[in-house]
Amino acid sequence: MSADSDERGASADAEARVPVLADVAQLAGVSQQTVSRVVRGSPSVARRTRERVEAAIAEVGYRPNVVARTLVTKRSHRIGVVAANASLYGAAMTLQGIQEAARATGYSVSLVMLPELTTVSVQEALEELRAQYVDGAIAVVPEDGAQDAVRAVDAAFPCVLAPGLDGAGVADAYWAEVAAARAATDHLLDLGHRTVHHVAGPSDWAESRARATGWRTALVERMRVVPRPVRGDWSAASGHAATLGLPLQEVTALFVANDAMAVGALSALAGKGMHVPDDVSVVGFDDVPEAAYYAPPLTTVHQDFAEIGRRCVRVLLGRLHDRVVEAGTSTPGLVVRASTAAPPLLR
Amino acid sequence: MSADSDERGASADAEARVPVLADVAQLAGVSQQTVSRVVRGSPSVARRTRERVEAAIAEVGYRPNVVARTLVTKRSHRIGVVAANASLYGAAMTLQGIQEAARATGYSVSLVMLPELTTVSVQEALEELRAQYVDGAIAVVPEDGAQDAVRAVDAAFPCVLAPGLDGAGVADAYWAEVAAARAATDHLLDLGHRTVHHVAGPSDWAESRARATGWRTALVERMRVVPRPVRGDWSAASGHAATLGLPLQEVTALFVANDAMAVGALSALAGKGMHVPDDVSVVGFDDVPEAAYYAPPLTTVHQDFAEIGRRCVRVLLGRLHDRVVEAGTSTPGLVVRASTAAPPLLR
DNA sequence: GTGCTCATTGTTAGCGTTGCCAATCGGCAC
DNA sequence: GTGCCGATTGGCAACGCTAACAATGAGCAC
Repeated sequence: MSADSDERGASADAEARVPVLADVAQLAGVSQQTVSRVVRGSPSVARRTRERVEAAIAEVGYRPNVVARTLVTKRSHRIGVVAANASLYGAAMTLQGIQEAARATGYSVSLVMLPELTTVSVQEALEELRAQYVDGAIAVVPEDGAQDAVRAVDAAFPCVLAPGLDGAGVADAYWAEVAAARAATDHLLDLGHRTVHHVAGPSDWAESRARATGWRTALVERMRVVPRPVRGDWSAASGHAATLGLPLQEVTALFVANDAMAVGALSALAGKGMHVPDDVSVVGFDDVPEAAYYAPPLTTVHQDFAEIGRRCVRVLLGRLHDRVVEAGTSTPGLVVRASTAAPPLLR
Repeated sequence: MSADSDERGASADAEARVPVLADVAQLAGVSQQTVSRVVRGSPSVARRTRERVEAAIAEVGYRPNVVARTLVTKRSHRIGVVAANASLYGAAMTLQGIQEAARATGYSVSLVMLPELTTVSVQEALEELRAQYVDGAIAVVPEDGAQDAVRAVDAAFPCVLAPGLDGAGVADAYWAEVAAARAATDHLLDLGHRTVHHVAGPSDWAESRARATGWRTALVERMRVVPRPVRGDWSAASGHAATLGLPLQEVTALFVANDAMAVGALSALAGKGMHVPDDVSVVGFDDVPEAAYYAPPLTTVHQDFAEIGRRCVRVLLGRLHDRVVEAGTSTPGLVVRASTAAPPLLR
């Protein structure tokens, strides 16, 4: 029972060595191959033999050497993840979802976090992962150049892109986000705002574009003026700065592309003496856990990032095993809180 | 130059196979061993031979198989990381620091994220990592039971605990945090508050205890009343709830154990019609990037989590190579913003 | 009894690398 | 010429496992 007692066993030359297949085989009086079969759960082992082997395994405390196994089978049961900045709530949660799903399926995760996403850096990261003999990779790299890199490598080495949907699926996720942004904008319009201003994310992120597209579509559809959006880099600081670049005297509603920037926007507005939601309504995107506690509680679009991560894993493993996977889409939904209200004119 | 052109090379039986040492050796007309030496940068290879081999490597596009190498050398050049919830800003940034430092040193990172930290779950995670043949592990698990688990495994398998300091160093990090909490409390006291209330984190986190200890020490040292602290779980929601459990009519200063809970506290206070900092001063801990944009901008203690992560890597790699590493301590420092002011009585 | 099948088990070769030791060779002191 | 040295290079045997095939033996129809 206890750790490595090795008084028994035929040749007790043991020096607290890590037990290998051969040790178990010898103790159980069978061939290595039989032990290997037991370990892998092969059906063609007689029950009595299996039991004997299992006892021996337990006795010596044998654990298979995954490195040797990988060398032979060419399957590491590990997946790689390329991610950007973990300080982004979405990325961090997606990573968590990936982890969770991978672990649940018996896969482990190798991580490469990139300080900046460029075609080159992502490509390098993927090559690095590949050199690590991971079976496939997930790239949580919503930036355009990065996505090109992924697609370039994909042929030789299975990669799935972060929204987690193959082929047409990517589009689904994109459109789901567009729809959510549109719903957010519609919500503001429904409250009576004439139009809605927009603080967008970096222009080379698909998310930014989806959210901006949804916003624009909502406005156009109702034939409203489409103001020129300002742009941030997802950070609160950039949201603050971008908001100050808006013609604030005429802004009554603001759709911000993520919650962190929305915090910056709230702060900028407060700095200008404008009250939210009395003077200006603000809607964010992501629904970070703090969103309900901001001042005021932020109306925002909820996203299930962990589910996105899990979905990526399903798709990737499906690909690895030549299975077609029904990925399913998780639709982001608007959460209305206290940062939105009717415009001042209508009060 | 281009990818895998294989018209040349003696036996062109090539089927787009991944090139191995033997292929390079044959092409260069040397033994595998010599190629291996070149690959590993051994000095005992004649210059001309090395050049020939390097050319052959480039020609066939050879890349060493790390799995085979690991099998022989018993070194994977990979480290494991066990972390908790990535939605915690500190954990996410620490992870990023780890990643960065590891990658810079030629190590890759395997990640296990745990939904909950318990002695058992952490122990399992470490065993899992070990079974993956990582060379060592870093545990970003500030919870007590988890830390016991790490220490238990450590003897057999090098692990460093998240604050990233071996032995006495752990204490250093702890005391640095105590000192910072104390400085935060002193700051409030200096402003004229009679005493300071405290919203603490989970009781089994070392961080919680350090911050509470610093707070208590500051109060005791100046012979102030030490109010009963309330407790949250690091989340904004819990900070909100905990704050409401305080005798708010007598609170003028509040030290909250992290920024997320401070957001909750701010929200709770606002809900009670209390103004910050006019009626109550609030200090947080961590200095998340949004802290400067909260309403009001939050006075908090800045921590360099990425540096903590990097330090962990230095310590671990030092241990792996039997080097003693001067880890150095990064001292957290108070950042005064607009959430603190003199108490109302003194105005 | 013979020949067949099925279930189980064993044997033999690798997988792609590195560690260890031996071999080769030019140069140099004697 | 002989012997020895250091610098290079090569050969061979692992590392711990699995794939493929061979071997064994029991059970059964004839």
